[in-house]
Amino acid sequence: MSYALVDCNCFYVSCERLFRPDLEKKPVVVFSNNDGCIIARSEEVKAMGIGMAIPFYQVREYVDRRDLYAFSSNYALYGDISARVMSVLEEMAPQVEVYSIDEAFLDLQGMEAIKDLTGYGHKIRQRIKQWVGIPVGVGIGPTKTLAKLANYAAKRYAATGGVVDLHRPDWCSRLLPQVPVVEVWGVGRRSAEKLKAENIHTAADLALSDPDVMVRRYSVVLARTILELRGVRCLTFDVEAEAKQQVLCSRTFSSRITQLQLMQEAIREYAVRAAEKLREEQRLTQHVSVYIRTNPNARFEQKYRNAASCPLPSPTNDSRVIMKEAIRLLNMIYKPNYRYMKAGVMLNDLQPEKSYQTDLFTENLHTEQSAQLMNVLDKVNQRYSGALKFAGQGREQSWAMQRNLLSPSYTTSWQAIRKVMA
DNA sequence: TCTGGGGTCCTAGGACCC
DNA sequence: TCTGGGGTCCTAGGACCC
Repeated sequence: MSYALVDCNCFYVSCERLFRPDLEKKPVVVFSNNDGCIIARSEEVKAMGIGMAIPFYQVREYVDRRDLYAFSSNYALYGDISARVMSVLEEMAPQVEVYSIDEAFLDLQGMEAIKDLTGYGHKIRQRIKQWVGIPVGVGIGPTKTLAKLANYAAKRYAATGGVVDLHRPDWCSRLLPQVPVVEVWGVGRRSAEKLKAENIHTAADLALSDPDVMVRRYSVVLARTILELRGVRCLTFDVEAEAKQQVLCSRTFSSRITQLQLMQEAIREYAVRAAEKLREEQRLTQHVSVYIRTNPNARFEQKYRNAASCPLPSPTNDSRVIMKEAIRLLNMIYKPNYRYMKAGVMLNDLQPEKSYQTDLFTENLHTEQSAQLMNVLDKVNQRYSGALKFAGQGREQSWAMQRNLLSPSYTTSWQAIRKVMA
């Protein structure tokens, strides 16, 4: 049995380059919302020694001098390109698990006829490059964790040509001692530091450690990782996306908020957006949380963070109910005289819209009338991109995020498509 | 001056039940 | 002097992922 992990190389950068071929081989970065910090770097940028999550102001000079080409993140574009990559994969493998916007696991069961899995990997790379234009790396192994590790090697070592199959025993025994333990999937910075103190430095060291001991000292997650590194499958393969258990909408403001009224606007906006996502998922929530915070990094400012949450009497996905509850929660935790940086609305205790339990003794919030109204609202907003708003979401939205370096919506906006074709 | 957003899983501890 | 045992559910927080 085999898994392959296909991962797009610096995906957001590759998407921007699709429409700017002049930026091939040039240093390119993509920034987070509000152009806050770097979330994707081209190889050239990595070579310049510019790290991940570096804030914009630290590299502004480079951008101004044109030593660095910068873009705001354009999720509409990346989502569209991602779907194209995934559909190519679905034609090439029996089972595909879309793991994130830029990577997918393939279950190669039933493909035993293919003797040369490395060759198959190269075919995948070639086809995605040719049909979509995105470079990818392919890692193959008997477990997901090993496929991930193979993918790491495929990207790191140019001689592999972007494909590594860890079924070959010589590869496995050569690679694992060379991989720092923090690069293993499931081992984060915290655990890596702790492991180092125990003299576990590489993937090979970790694979040799005793899972029964480590489960007590760390967690079952780490114990599973150890077994996976040894070729024992512990993680499942899920073709169907699991239903979400939580929906969250949170944003950093473009400028600090110091007035309750503006904070209420923002919370209403996030509550409405969260409710929209909930309806896209065809689910209801029965638990609303709100959190607000100042800048935790500011050295000379008063810091404050707080959250409040409350169950709803019955499940709903009505924007009005969720918005009202969110504002009530906000008013409980808001304190004046702070410079707020970020806020969020979280919906928990989700259940399917189709088959939820009604309670005879409480008011039913998910009524036919509510469902119809929300349906109309969503249809209009899809057709006329957010034309309908609730009073109180704010018209100006001075706090709304900025994306000053945004590329045109090449694949979704007709004006941009015409420009490219001209 | 200045640092994203959206998730998952696991664990520990408290409340509560019989 | 002395106060059970076993269980579930909920929540907050940590760690990790992309």
